Amino acid sequence: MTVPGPSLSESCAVLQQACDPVTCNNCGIYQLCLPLGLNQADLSLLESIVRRKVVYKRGEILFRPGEPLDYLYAIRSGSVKTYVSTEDGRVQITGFHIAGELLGLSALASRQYSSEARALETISVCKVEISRLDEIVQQMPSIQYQMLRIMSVQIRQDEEQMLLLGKRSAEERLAEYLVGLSRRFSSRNYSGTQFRLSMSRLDIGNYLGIAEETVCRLLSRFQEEGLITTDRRQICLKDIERLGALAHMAVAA
Amino acid sequence: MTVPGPSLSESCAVLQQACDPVTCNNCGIYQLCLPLGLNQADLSLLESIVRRKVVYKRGEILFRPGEPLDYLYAIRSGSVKTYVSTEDGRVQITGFHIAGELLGLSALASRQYSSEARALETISVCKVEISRLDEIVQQMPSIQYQMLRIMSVQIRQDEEQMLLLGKRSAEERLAEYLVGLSRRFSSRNYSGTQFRLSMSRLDIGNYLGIAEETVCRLLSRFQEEGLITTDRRQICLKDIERLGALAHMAVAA
DNA sequence: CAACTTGGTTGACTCAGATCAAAACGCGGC
DNA sequence: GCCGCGTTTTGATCTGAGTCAACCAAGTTG
Repeated sequence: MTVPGPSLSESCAVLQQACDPVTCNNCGIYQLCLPLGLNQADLSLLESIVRRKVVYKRGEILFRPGEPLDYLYAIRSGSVKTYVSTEDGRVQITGFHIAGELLGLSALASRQYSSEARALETISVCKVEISRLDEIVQQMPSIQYQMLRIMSVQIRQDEEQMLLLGKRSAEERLAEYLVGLSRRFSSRNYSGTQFRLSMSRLDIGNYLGIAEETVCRLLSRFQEEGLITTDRRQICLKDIERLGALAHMAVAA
Repeated sequence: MTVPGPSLSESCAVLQQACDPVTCNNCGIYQLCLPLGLNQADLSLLESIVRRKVVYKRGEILFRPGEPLDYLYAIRSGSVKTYVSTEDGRVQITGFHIAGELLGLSALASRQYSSEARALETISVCKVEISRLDEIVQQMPSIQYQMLRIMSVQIRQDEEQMLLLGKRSAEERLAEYLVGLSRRFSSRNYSGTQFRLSMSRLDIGNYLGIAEETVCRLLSRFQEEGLITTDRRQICLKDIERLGALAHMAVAA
């Protein structure tokens, strides 16, 4: 369980450029490398094994619960939502995933998804056959450790999301959501203060456990208070400091 | 990523007896084996490496966020709650864990806990040093796969909990909670219809994202309607069928 | 056994946010 | 340009569950 191979930060330095979904027009395999913490040698090996790009149109479904798990998805461009649903049709969005992020690991071991994933806009992904991943793991055992790491991060995020859904006011939820988005964008070399939401108010509300209308009202109020400016889905954060304070950021440590 | 070693069900058959926290008075190492899917050969190997039993009294803390991760915890008897908290002191319980369950995997890869764990009553656990786990993994690579599997289950549970916290009424939450508990108990050979809650109304409310008083009111109502009977923490489910219907059980698949 | 403590129960009141309703906006298609 | 449709915004009203407060039951302690 000691970290094998190159550290994540080392790999990041090497791959940052290649992984940027804007500059990287090659195969989405690079998208897979950053989260998996691979170096360039591993990269070319990986590349020789898998190479499969797919495009989904807005609204199309990548996978659904009950289906056998055949692929891992690395998002090259666009964004995706994942959600679980009750029998009687209510839906809870469990996450939004943007370019450069990895989808499907959560259900890797059980060979079945518990959630459904749907494209929010036209997206491009790299599908990696799980069966081929066997080969990869055999040649690069360190990958398995990295997958543990990713899943552990996922669990941490889910727990924070539980805290949010169980204990926070609507205002705190939305503030936290915006600041969180900002962080994710800036960690991927996009602007952290100005970005376009790929999800509707309805989706945001669903994700945060509040009503569509409440999202609108709060966005309007944030704008009145000079915290943000909005134009439909274009968002500009004017005072991240104060927004973070509103959100009572976050779990200790 | 193919399942190595014995299947989980095979291991279960072998270990079921040994893992029962009532009949098993030996080392809690058995507790570790069931979830990890080990056979008896692995078991004795494991046993030769780790052997560390610890007792915590009610209210004592097993680990807290920010602390370096040194141990994995297999619960031998009693029960434990884990929770995350905001800076300003609000708390969200993320899970209750009963005898036979495993604690600490979620933060394995990042070497740090995000949550805090506290004993609900006097408990007995088997602490496994992570550093020793290295040895184990080297000799039993299949363990790493099993850990993936466990974490994947954890993620699935967390997602269902998110659905519960985001989209369900207080009534549904409590009904689902009771039915879920019933399942867990009966899967460990306890009575699924009659059991003792180790957690207070306050904890239950916190876990479900509702107030203590609401838990009381609902339990009273369930009793009036003949769904359950309660005497303080002793619970008896009279009509699991109808209770399940109330909960709108559960995620498809 | 009287004084405390802790956990559980019940009632009355309040409010954040859901729901209902309707208007305004933006955008692709023709 | 104009139409139709999905999304966003705003307003008015309603309600589930939170909050506050009082009380009870069962241990515990001195």
